[in-house]
Amino acid sequence: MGPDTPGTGQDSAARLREIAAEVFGWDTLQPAQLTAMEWVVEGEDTLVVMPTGSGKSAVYQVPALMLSGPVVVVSPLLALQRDQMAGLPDGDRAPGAVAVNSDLGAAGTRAAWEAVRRGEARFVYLAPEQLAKDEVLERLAELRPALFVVDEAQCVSSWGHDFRPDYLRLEQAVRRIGGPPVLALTATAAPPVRREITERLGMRRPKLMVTGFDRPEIRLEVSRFLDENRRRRAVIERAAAEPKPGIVYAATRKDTEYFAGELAALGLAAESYHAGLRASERARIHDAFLSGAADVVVATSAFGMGIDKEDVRFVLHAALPGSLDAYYQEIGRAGRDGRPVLAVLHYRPEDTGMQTYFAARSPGRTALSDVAGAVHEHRRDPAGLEELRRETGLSRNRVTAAVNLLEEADAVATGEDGEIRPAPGVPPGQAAEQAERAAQAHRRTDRSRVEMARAYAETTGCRRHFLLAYFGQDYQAPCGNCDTCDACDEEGAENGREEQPAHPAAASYPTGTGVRHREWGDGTVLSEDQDRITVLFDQAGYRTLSLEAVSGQDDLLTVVSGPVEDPPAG
DNA sequence: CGTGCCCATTATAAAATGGGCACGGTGCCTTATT
Repeated sequence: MGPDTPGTGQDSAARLREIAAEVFGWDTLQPAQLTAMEWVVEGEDTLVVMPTGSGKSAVYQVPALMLSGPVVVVSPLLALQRDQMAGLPDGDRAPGAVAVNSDLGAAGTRAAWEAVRRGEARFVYLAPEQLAKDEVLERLAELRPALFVVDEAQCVSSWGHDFRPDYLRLEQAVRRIGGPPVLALTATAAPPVRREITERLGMRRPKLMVTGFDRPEIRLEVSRFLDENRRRRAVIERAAAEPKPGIVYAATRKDTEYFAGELAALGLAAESYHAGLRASERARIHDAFLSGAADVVVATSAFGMGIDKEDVRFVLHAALPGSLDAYYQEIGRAGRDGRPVLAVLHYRPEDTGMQTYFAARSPGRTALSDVAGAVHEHRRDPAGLEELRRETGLSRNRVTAAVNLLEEADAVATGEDGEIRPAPGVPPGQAAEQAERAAQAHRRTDRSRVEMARAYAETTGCRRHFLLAYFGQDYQAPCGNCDTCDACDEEGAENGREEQPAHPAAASYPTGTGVRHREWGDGTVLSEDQDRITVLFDQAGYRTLSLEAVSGQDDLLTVVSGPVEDPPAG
């Protein structure tokens, strides 16, 4: 063992504590943090799922000082990269950092890489799009990074399939820069999302650190409406009545302006926030919210990442979100100070329409055929993404998304230099067809996520139980802090408490069981309720099945494997 | 998938119905024009 080799567990824990205290000024490390840090120091691929504010960034920052070589940090937003850099400590031993992105001119980019080369900058913050560029990968390969960090790793799953397809190409990037250990960080990820993150990033025998999801201080409510105007009035009244500050999430930009206008008319300091605003305006509203100058920000999903504010008192939704993953992330921005806060979902059954529309945007058959055709044309002289873009006339994102689907369908593969080769023996027509099937499976999964959000809105059981089950956590209902538990209490007082017994078939399908459905194929049991189970099917997405129906027919749902660790244990 | 807006139709005049159609969210980066 050389002097740089990490020693035994004891030694590295002590060393991590010392660095945390002396360089960063953190006198205590949580056991979960410390364990994850030790895995990182030992070179293990690691997925950390920990709430915001619990010191996720420390998990790479502290070990970085025990590693030899720069640390690549993939971060989705330039604003987030700036915040991260600003949050690093000063001082002699403090690690430097650069963010390489389109803000930097040619000279700035040169200077940044030079700082990394000289070891002055230990952290290199990059958006995934940067890692799609050959020159960036070549530079990094020369610098021999010691660690590859993916911050906000849920983006791999939520944005990778269409909006920012370069998220699905990070595995290639890791390979091309020499295959450093991978550390993925996220605050919110249900078990299927965790699996997708570790698989898509090509993580090898990943270690998993998940701390509890429950946020008992958040009161959960759902109000169901048939009439749009009544819903609007209810949202406005609630936002006006509750203690400030708060966030209202709306489905469209126009709605954010409508609600902000109505609240302003009531005398509140209300702002509307969405991606259509100029950058300076977005920054102004962001700052106004953090400083307390704004009572309420009415926003689309654009508002959220990077908002670190302790005293948010409520998060209202003026419409159904696209998934419970998004919902939990959004309501999780309330009550970081641990004091009681409120999350109300104002729901109309029609809301699923727009979310379903949003869910259906992957490349179509024509684009897949064009790209598969172009790849095939180049079979003797394989092309990169840029060349395929020029030849097909499709946008960069479209081409990348199409290649991702073709790759997922095993119809093409990416080589060491980023060149894209057709799989032997797969003609372009068949390649496009296979890719299209993969796209349809994603669409079905996305739509079934909307259905899960709807199921949350419609459930008559404890809402916290429902949410935590979705995130793979057992929770004993009632929670006593949601609207359905209140209703239950009132009934209980009248009728005398009666716990409904679980259906006898429930014991056959514990969480994590691998199952096969006659119609929907293979899937995994995600959660059980009294009389039904929720299954995520590989092809058909989320489905809720009645245990009564399942136990009535022998071959409807068969168990194919016992409960599995998730992600597959290494 | 649902909503909202425009415009034509209806039928003996103003207002109401309905068909057609566009629109709806998240962010990098690049490169040509003011």
